[in-house]
Amino acid sequence: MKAATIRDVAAHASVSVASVSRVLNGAGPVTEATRQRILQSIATLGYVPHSGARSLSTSRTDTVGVILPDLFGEFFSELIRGMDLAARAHGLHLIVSSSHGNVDEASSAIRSMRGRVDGLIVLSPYLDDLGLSATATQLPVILMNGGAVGDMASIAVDNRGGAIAAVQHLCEIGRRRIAHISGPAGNLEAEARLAGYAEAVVAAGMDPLTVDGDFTQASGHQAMKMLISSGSLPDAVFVANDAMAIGALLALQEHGLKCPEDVALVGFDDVPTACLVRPALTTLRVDIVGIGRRALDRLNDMIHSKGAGLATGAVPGDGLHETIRPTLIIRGST
Amino acid sequence: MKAATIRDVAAHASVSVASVSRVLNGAGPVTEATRQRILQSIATLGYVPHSGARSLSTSRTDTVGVILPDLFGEFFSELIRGMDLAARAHGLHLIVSSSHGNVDEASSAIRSMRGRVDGLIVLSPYLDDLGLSATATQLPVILMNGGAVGDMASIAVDNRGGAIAAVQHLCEIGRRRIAHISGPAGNLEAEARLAGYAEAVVAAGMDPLTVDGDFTQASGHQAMKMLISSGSLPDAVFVANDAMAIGALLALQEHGLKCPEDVALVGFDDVPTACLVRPALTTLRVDIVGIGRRALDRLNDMIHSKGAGLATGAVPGDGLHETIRPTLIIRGST
DNA sequence: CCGTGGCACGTAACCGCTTACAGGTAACCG
DNA sequence: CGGTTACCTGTAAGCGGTTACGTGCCACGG
Repeated sequence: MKAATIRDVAAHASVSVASVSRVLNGAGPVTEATRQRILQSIATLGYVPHSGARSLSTSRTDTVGVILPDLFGEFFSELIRGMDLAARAHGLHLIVSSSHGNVDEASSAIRSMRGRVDGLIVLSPYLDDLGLSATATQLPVILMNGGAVGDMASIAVDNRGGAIAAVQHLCEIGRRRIAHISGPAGNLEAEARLAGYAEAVVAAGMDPLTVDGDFTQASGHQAMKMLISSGSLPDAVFVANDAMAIGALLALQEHGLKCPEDVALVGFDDVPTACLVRPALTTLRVDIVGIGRRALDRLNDMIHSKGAGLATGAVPGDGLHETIRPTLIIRGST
Repeated sequence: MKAATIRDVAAHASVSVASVSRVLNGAGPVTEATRQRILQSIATLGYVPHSGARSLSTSRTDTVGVILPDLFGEFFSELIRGMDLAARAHGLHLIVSSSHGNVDEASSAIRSMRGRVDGLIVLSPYLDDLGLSATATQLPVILMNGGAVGDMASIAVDNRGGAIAAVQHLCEIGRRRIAHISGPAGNLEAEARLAGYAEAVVAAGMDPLTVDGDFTQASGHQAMKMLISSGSLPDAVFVANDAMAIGALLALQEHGLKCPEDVALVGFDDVPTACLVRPALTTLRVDIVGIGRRALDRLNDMIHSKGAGLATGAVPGDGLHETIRPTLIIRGST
């Protein structure tokens, strides 16, 4: 038995589809009597409106898409949680699309969103080309890849500032050889953190020392092992995110080294587990859930303001690019 | 400028919409020449097919919905990651809907999926009524709420068996007063774990002692504090999930108690952080990502087998209800 | 030379819903 | 009592695709 359509309901209640639609949407005048009759028919037929069809005629989907590179780690899951919270509050659905290894994949993912969503939040580290194909879909977009391209709305963390704060903190507690475990090359956030680190270290009259990582816990573990076996162990490491910092911490412990006595550690993000490891991780807190929520709130505004804030017409500088300032949380690891 | 439609493309290439559709879907005969001309027009117009409209006529959305009670904690995020992986492999999109506090909310969430998705994965702890409204949408559904209702496909963890294994392990290491911190009442998984605990404890000739929790870390923390201040501290606690176990562990440490010396702890799920806390958490591993992936794979099968495996027609017992057996991972906390 | 078949392509009818507009009825006013 | 006026309700044209079916053209065989 196929699902009932609005026509079935109309026939069953001996009215026109228009009337059914009217009671469904609470718009337009309907006699209480026919209204009841229609509701009755809806109930007995178990009718549920077909949102796809509705979207087609109203050209609203009440859905927003989130394009992210990966779903791995607490950062993204917290972010999505924030978005979900806000989405629910706005009566929006959330469709997530992740694991895009390259520009083409991400770009095609964005294209496949056409007609499926009313707006997009893009966290892919591949920006310019991506931004292009994003605007090509004529949709409101919020960029969250750490960059702030021209006239496209964005939300980013002050990565450079955070990194500087981290290094300064390590200086203040007397560390003199501060290394860095970086995020993946090409990732704007990672690069900004690296730049901030280098800047601050040089400003403090020290030499930078960087080991590459890729934001995963395993890579942090690996990187720290390299630092240990390199012979010249630093007395502090600023790690580009918490996941890697935790990996690094475990590596230290496996080698019988004490944190913070032998090596102090600072992470970035303040994911939930950061305060669960021992020693608890000093880190730069960014309100991940809050950012996710904020992104969705802004996107919602853009959607309902009929294109204002959209790539095509917005006034640049007018709060288009939003920057979140992380705060240093000092815990046991320093 | 509104986005181009298939008709715009057809006009631009001086062909009919049918031909455009044909090259778009690679189906039907088209001369290489016109084919090229159409592709050309598509490119210059920047045309992107409108998936919503396509869905309406093909009645396939290539999207599956996931209904979950909440997005909180690592369990759900890992689960979603697994689903996302599988979805990507099948060329499906994922739409997540969470935070349903009660039957009505969840039920309306399910209804609003009509015409938006090809199938549903439901993790809501409210089952029967929900199952009902789920089938009312005529969609393939996989239930993952710990129960196995009649003729509806489901995937569940062997919670009872896991709990028994946990208690037996604690007995084997010589613990004689084993308490339990339980999950929320009404949650089938929580109840099964509680039942298994009670059964095993009684079988071992001990008295059950249960403190209520709600699966959040905070509630585990709270519950352990209650146990500590109750005066009669147990020498082991089986905690209904890892999040609460971690909370309990922190509570112990705050009170200067040693784990496992004073109190041994066993969790459930083996979330990623379980092996990051110190002492690392003994727990029952369930392959969360794997389960998510499996659920999506099965749903995909149901979708493409044109209704077989669907609530209406499937042969019960025929692998409809799948049970995942957790394995005990022994770590530092016991 | 005409009938036939195959092939490329166009026409138009859907898919399920919204909504502008028209139509019909009853109440109301002069 | 005819003519507004007002209010319900129905009709039908979309929304942007897909696709069954029909048409025109050409090569081929009898």
